[in-house]
Amino acid sequence: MTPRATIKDVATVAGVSVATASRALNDTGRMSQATRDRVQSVALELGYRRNSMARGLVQRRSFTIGLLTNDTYGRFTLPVAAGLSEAMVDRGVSVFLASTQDDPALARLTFEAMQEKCVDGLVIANRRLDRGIEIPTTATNIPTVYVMSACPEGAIGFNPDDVDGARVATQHLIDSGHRTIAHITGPEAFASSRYRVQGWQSALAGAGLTPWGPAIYGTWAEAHGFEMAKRLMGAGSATERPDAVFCGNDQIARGFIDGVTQLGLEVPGDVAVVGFDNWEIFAAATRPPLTTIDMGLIELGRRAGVTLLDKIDGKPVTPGLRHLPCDLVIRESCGARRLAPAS
Amino acid sequence: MTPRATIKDVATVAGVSVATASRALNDTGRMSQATRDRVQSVALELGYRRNSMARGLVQRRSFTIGLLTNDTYGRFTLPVAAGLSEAMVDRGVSVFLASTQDDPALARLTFEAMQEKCVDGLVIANRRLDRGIEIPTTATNIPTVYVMSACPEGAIGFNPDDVDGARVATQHLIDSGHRTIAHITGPEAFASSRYRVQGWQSALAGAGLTPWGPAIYGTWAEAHGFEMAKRLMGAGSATERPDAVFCGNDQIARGFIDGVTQLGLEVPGDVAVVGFDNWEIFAAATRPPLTTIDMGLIELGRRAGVTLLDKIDGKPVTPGLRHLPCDLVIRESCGARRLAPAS
DNA sequence: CTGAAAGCGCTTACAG
DNA sequence: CTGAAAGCGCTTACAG
Repeated sequence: MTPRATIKDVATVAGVSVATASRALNDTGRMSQATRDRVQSVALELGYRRNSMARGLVQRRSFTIGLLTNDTYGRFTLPVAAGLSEAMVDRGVSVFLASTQDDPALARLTFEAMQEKCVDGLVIANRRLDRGIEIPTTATNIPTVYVMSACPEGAIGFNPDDVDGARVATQHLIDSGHRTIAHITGPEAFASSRYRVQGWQSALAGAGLTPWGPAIYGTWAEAHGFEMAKRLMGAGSATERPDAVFCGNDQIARGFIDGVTQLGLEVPGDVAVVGFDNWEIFAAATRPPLTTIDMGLIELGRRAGVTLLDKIDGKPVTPGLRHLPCDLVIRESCGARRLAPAS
Repeated sequence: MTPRATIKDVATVAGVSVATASRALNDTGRMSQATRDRVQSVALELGYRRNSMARGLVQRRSFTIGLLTNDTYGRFTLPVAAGLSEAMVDRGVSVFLASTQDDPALARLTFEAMQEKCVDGLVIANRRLDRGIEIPTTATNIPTVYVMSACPEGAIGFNPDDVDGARVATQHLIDSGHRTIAHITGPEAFASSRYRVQGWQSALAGAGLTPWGPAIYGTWAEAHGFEMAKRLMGAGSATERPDAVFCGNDQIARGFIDGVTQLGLEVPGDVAVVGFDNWEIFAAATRPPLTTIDMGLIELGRRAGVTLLDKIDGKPVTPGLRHLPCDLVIRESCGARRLAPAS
């Protein structure tokens, strides 16, 4: 229960002033290497750990940032948080996790807490590109970046490039030889639904193909995909059915594949499927495993963090929304095989 | 870009000393209500926000805690973090999210960062009851509680009561009229697998029933359940097959149900299924929706937080591991219907 | 190359 | 009821 060593203790034991101890510990100032080494070894010996509250007070920097989010499931926030933390940890910056749970009152409370904690910056992570988090961020000038969120005028934001991701997904189906490609997705009210529809349409247009009917909006749930499998694949002759489906997320794709299987048809033989999200737990478990689009959320978090730090350090950062590229992850649901069978 | 107001600004404007301002703002000390009101309204007007670094420095309390975790998927940590945050936010305590990613070097780095930040306490959340996080927590005396983790001698821990949860699950199957109940679960190396096997056995023993074969260990994945469906249900006559299966997690249950469906059999008609985890995204999406066990992770997080705060405040806390009860969540996979059909 | 001193923004005995 | 002063543990001009 001995109180932890302070810089004063280190200075005393090392036989130097606190000023010198501070400089030795921070590798600043000029002094004999011998002195520096002595101070550092004393610090180690004493188990000295700098008090970042004291340091922060004088440097006007807390070396903390806040991650404000209202993503309850964590499907999106978790990878973002992982990338963010990773980018922060070796820069000595710690991350406050602040969940706002879609509750404006809680958001305000949380935001005030972040102000008291003197966070150097804020990452606002959402799960909808067309929604923000209700905080009175205006009243202050805490550097802020937005991730997977609506991005106010003049602010800095990082979103996945949904349009391009959808285009890549659809192009992959086209390249695999499919020609009648349907699209089943989430609610039309979601910006990401609409962006993905755009990408689907543009890939088809680029290949001179006609969409297989209009985009089929619904919910983001398995049940939607399952029902649509019955509707699209359960009636009509093979030529009337789509030969491929691009699904707006992996859950819909999962439901669709299950529905198709239940009809006695095969994926990708009778219909190819590409999903969106690369939610491993779904994508790897479908039968067959799902080819899908990865939004690069970890990278999104990392980039957001690095950019926030730049902004905090006063480096010039161009405002605006960045769209980071999505990646195609090929598994087995659209007929692409990594190994050609021996002939 | 005006710097934020300090307590000195508030004091000056209100025409009092900083000491009085501090007392007015903290609702401590004795003073005329008029003075207190005046100070507080000035603070509001100036948008004053207390600097918790300065406060922490003198009070030797940072009003922060650290959540150390190595649960990458976040399946377990997220609800725990949600419960924890919720319990902390209105006590003015903020939570650092610190992911250690199963990397001892990173864990050490993170732990040191938490020390520099002067966290008042630590929650160590894991995803295996039989594993800890490698940190040299010994060297310090930061109050610590463990969640879903191995709990060192003399420490405080909160785990779900796996044995009882499994017993409740099995008992529910028994109560629903099933007699030959198999158990498919994860790797034997996991403590939670073994606990759940215990619960399954004890419920059966209590009802004078014999287990349908030994527990079937495997992986925590859908594929394991899927394969076992083929093996258990795909051969033999109806009387040789189990009439119910308790699965060690929802993914296994999902795979099992899909396998059963694919055999042309029905759940719960031909075989009833109960899962474990209540991972909504799986449990609600199985066909039929899955009856399962909820580990009460949110409550686990809340309890851990409250207890940690007690410990930080110096209140007496009995060391040891607490097992919090699990809840049965009834859906449709074991034949229990909420409404009796009209006769 | 090194140290004495001021100061970051608070809280809290201590005095009156 | 209120204030002057010390001090929390650091960093950083300023001087030497």
